[in-house]
Amino acid sequence: MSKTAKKTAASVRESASLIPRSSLQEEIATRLRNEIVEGFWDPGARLQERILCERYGVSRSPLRETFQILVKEGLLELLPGRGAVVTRPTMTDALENIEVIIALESMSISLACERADDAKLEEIAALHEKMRQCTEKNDVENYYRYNNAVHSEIVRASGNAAMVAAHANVQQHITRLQNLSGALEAITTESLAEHDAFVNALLDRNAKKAEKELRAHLGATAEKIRLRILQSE
Amino acid sequence: MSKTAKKTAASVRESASLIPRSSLQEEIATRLRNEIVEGFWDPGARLQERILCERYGVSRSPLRETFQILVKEGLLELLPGRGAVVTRPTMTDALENIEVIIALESMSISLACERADDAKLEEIAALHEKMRQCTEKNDVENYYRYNNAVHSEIVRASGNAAMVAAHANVQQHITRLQNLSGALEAITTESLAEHDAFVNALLDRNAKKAEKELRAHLGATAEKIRLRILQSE
DNA sequence: GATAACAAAATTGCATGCAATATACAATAA
DNA sequence: TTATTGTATATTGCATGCAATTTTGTTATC
Repeated sequence: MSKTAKKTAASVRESASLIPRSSLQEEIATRLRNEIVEGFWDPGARLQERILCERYGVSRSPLRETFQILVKEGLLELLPGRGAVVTRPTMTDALENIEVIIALESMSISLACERADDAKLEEIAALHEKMRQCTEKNDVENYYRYNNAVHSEIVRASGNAAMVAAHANVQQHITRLQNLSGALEAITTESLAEHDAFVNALLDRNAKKAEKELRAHLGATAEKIRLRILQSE
Repeated sequence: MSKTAKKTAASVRESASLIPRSSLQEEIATRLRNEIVEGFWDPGARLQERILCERYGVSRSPLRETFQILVKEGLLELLPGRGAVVTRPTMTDALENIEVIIALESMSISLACERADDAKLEEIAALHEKMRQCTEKNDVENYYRYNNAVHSEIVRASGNAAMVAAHANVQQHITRLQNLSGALEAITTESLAEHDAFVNALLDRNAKKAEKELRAHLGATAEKIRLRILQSE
């Protein structure tokens, strides 16, 4: 009876992958990823296995496996014989990432105008509204949280999972640089107006205009980064 | 003296990361990745650790670490308690991937028109010419090789490393589907003409036209995939 | 005092061990 | 025969072991 239950449980998991017991690697990856993106581990910091093993209460095997995940995400670098080192994101990286974001999001907002259902568009509008309220409350932390949410939900609204995956990885780097070097995009009346413009065009399902306005907004962000790069030289 | 030599070697590697002794994981990843993309391992196939360890002459630790890399690339899936399974790419995946490719390549060709040097553009033109010659020789295998090369070199010509990385991962899935299910894009006079159009616009550094023609070409490919999906239902 | 050479300790990279789980197989009952 | 239960085998997931390399600390030399 008990063995039967086991077999049944296995086949249930087979068909309905609804209750995926998340692996140890994923758990560690999530924690370590957040800590790097939040800036807990400095760029260039060496991550010694023993220290992280104690920190997360795991052994070296699953830890080393998660290293590979974060290397692939560009958060870690593995130096032969010297282990894992936290990557140093540069403003040039940020500029490259923004260009990729322009490519992905402009395509996404166009697809979203055609495909997303009304509920999804209203969800985005609601996030946008919450973002605006943060400016009034001067709540910078949440402003950027909602700002990112608006952008990633637009990509989600494209209905394209591959697009979402590609975007998430790039956006993570932008978020990280914001945490490390301060906001890339100042909270200005212009940037808010730009946001208004593409969100409204999206609600109108005006693909051409939405794409144009989103490109304008992201282009402005890119330009700010270019200025920073020039200043720092 | 000998110890001094060692230290020197280490510091040389530090500064000049030019001669990176590729790790065991990378080596295995390259082999296994190629085998999956080439179709040696069937979609859905279970990759047992013992078998792969013997095949590649390595132990389980580095093998399991490479599993994480290929999971991140979308070539493998790790089922808890059951190990690594080769993913099953679908035509819907292909369609999603093509949409991401449209986003990345149209941005890239536009940037390439502005930034790439003449040598780079001529290199692309040369690849395009080689591709055309393959049609005359009816060399399908190399046709697709050069076709892919043209597309990825256009992305390289954007001068954006983040773009190259994002594109490579997506293009790999397309290549895999071509190997598994036969060509996604027939070799027709139209598709050749489309290629001609965006390559020539690129050589003219006409960003607007190059982007438009490339979108048209990729859009046609996407349309063919949509037809296949409809047919298979 | 700064630099170089050496030795000791720590750390990494890969291999292997062990318990828990999953698979395969044989025996039994319907 | 087919389905089911129980058992043996194989496999996975994580922990640990070991040699090679790197890092650290000390002493000797200029």
